[in-house]
Amino acid sequence: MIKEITAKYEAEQIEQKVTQFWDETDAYRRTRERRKTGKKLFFVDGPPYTTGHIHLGTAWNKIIKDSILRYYSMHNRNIMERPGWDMHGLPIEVKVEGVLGFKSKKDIESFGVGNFISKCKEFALGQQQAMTEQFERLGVWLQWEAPYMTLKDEYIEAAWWTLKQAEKKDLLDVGKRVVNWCPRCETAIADSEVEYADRTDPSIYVKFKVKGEENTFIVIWTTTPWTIPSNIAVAVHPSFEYAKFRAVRQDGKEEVLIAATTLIENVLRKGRYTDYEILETLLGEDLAGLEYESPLADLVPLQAEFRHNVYEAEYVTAENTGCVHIAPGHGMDDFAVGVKNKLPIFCPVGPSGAYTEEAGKYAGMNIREANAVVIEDLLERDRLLTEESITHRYGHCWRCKTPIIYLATEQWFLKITELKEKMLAEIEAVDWYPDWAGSARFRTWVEGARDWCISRQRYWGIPIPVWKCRKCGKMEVIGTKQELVEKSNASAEIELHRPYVDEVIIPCECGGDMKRVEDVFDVWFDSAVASWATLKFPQHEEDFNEWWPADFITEGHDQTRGWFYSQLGASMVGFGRAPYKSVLMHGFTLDGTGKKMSKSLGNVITPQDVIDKFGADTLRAYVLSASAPWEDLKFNWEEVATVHRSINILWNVFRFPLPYMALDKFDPMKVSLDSVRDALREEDRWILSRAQSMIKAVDEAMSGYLLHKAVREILEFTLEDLSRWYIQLIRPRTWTEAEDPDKLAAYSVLYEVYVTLTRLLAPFMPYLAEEMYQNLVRNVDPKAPESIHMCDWPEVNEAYLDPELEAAMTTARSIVEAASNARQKVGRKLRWPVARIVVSPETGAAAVAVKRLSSVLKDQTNSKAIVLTGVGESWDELGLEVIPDPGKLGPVFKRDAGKVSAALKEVDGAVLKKAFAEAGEFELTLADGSSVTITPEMANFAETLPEGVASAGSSAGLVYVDANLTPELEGEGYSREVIRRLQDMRKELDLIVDENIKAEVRIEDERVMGLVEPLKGLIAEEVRAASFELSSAAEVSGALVKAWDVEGIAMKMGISKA
RNA sequence: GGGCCCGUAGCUUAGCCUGGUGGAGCGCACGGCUGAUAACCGUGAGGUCCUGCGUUCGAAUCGCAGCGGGCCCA
Repeated sequence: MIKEITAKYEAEQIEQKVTQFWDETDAYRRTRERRKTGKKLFFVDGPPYTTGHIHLGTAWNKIIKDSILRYYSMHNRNIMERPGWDMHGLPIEVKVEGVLGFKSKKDIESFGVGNFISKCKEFALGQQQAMTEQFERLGVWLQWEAPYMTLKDEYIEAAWWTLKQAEKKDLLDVGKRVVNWCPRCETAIADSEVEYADRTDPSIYVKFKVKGEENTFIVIWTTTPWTIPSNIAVAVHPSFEYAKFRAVRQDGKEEVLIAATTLIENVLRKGRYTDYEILETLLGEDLAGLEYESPLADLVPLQAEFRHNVYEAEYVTAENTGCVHIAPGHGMDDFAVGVKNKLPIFCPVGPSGAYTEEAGKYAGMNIREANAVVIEDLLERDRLLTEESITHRYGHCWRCKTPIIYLATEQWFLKITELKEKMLAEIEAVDWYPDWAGSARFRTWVEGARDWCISRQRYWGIPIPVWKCRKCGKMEVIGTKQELVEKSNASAEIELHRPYVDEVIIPCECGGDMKRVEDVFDVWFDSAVASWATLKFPQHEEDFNEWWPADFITEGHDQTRGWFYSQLGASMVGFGRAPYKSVLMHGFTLDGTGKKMSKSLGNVITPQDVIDKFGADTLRAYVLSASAPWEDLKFNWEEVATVHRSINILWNVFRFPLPYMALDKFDPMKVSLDSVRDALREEDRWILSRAQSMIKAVDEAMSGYLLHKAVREILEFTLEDLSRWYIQLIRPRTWTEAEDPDKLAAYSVLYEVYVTLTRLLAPFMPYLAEEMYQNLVRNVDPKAPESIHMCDWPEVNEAYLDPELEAAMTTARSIVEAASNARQKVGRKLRWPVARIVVSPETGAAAVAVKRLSSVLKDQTNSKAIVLTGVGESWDELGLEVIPDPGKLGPVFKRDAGKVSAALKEVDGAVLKKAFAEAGEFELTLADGSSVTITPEMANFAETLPEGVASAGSSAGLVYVDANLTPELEGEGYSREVIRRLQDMRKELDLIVDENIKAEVRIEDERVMGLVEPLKGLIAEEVRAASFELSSAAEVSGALVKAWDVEGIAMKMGISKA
């Protein structure tokens, strides 16, 4: 049986109870099990990094995933999903280093790599546990007991296998390249790991002396003085115009400078030159080849040996001097120029950012400290044109925030540039939500992509499976653990992490020993292989063949350069196609002012904060409905509270009929919608139709992953259609006591609608939906699926759809609102009935709607009659007021105009209008008996309302409320006042709904007493008074006695239990 | 500096694709209801639709430029 619920909406309690229910019934696993024969759906969870706690953004991410998967599951999709954990890499190393108080790699080496690795592992596993609990609390159903974890052997093998494919397809490259380098972490980092932030650096202009020309200098600009000792060349744009000009210094000396013509002024200003004269202009391409001397040749011995020349480069921009300092060992573009022109890749800087022996004077010095020294040295040699500082965006290591440097080092690369065209074609084949996420944003990113540096000089990561012979240099890529064991001395139980794999020796054909190269993979490569690693490929090919590629993934827009990209890259290498078929890109959670949430700003709100206050369903409904998925979400507590209030109303809507249903032992298994068909009212058919329309709207929204529209639709239906309207309409029906078909029809309809609503709620507010379902369905039908999440999504029942009725009801609601508005104007409360409501319909449809729903209208407006005028006609009881136009009367009647105007006002508007229409004029008799002729332009008309009538506009047309009282109406009004107060007193005594009372009422006013007397029986019935005494004089007694002032009439009432 | 997205009432937003007098919720003020009741409902005030220019008979909507915010990149 359906149970009455007394509690108000207590999310905490409900969610706890439901969680326990899910646990006890193994609901998650059995729900998945139930769909095993359905159409397959492969979802890949973007693995959160196992550091710290989940934040609002991660919560939103998982909530989106969960809602969509629950929705699909209810559509009988057989879903493969494993949550993922990203557990390797620098972030964890940095955390662990912090815990252990380490400052550099040396500390790690002396602690022991094996010890360090186990600390990292321990840390990652601990975080995973904590985060899993937090995700589960959100109501997220994923395979928590069997997640994919990047630190597992099966996962590592997926990465190894992929690298082996790269080698086979000649997409793997090793060599010296300039990479982003973190001098603290002493490792290369990927482009995607570089974080840009403002930083102040020196900004210097340096003069390079032209060889063989006296007192002549090329002027270059740089923000990295420390790279001057590594300068090898100068680049100019081939088609820019450059000038040789004589410049006069402040000290009166002159020198000849070379810079882009358009930038001469800039150079002169920077160098505080007082005068200049252009000697010669020439194009960049003509400048190429010019030889110059290193300004620090005396300090860096190798610099004296290098030749320094000017080269052409298209990327040079017309800024600063137009001549660009080239250090091929310290810049991406510089490196390219170096390779193109076969220049030495001179890189006298070591991993920690200290100069090597090659740097001569600077050897051992840290490059940041060297800046000042270099500047000093340049100044001493008179090669410094100016020195300033500049604040610019500069790359930092994303984890330790150290400014990065560029170093030419030996690294491993995936040749993404060779795959680019195919990747762009694959992007087209993927469905992107929204469309521009793929067609614009991701496309742009891939178009600019460079080869992917996948090697890191670190410890905690997937070891790069390349073994290199120490004798002959031969290299071999290992694809699986088994292959490694077969080819080497390794035992079958070998741990695939460092330092253990480092000890494995593979005998080389040449007789030498092959040792592993020491690098580990970029962590982005870990998650890149997730779509097949999660299927345990390559160990198990079966699942892979059945499920891959992913049907759907969804992540935040920061993952454009991250996981969307890394997955695509790795999959192109492994399989030559995209690993996903559709992608939903979602936004970021920001604080209330639109700023990023960050610890340093102190504006972080955690999911737990929200859950503690309002529960998980509210959090879910809020993040899902607040904005479109792809838009950023400005977190706003007030809005969360508003959503919570909506859910509370939903709860009250759900709760409302339960006591009556329970009392009447209503059994939906016996009373079907079919069986009450004949008793259905228009409003019943209306809400059934609305429910179908809602299913349609939600389905349509979900087909484009417009989760916000779906949730808003459901909440709007609940608030507008159910709470504010249908429930109001059926309330009197639920109070009837007999086995009334009218009541049963209302129950049955409400039940049907609630069951539908519960299913629609399930994907989005899974706890609440479950709680409702257990009471509504499971309590009456033991054969029903055990959990709401095992149910099928409701199908639209076309037979219930009635768009005309829906439109008519909208019209009716508008009329009720207008009537309420008019009542307010005329000062008549709703409790007091009115004689009639007059509607002047603007359209035939409006008239039809009024007729069809007149009982609803009578009911809701508390009126005795609904009167319709003809379509487009005004109400014939309206008066017509004459408004004389003084501007027209004045010139004609001069000094009599005032009198004429006064007399005209008194004329019956209808008479005047008729005269104008028939005769074109009107003979007006003035007070003195004389008469004048009035023509139509002299008067305007205004409709006037009859006494006691007020009007208001509605979508149907004007609505008039005739609030004139008759004794019957007044009697009913007072009676209702009495009823309302007696009910209030019942409440105060805390009586049960169906408990009988004794009531006594004294109304001293004889007139009112006379009005109320005939309705004595009605009052007694309404308040369940077994005995009811109404008098004008008798003393009032009872358990509770109160004196009331009812509209100025004194009344005294007393009640007690019968 | 570049790409993409966003900018509508005090706050959160709908409308924008497909141009035709800008809708809602919260909050505020006033009122109603009182067998959902520490709940619910109505009415009202409140808008340079970020700014400017353009296209058009007509622009929140289309185009261009700028400003502000977000993400990403250089």
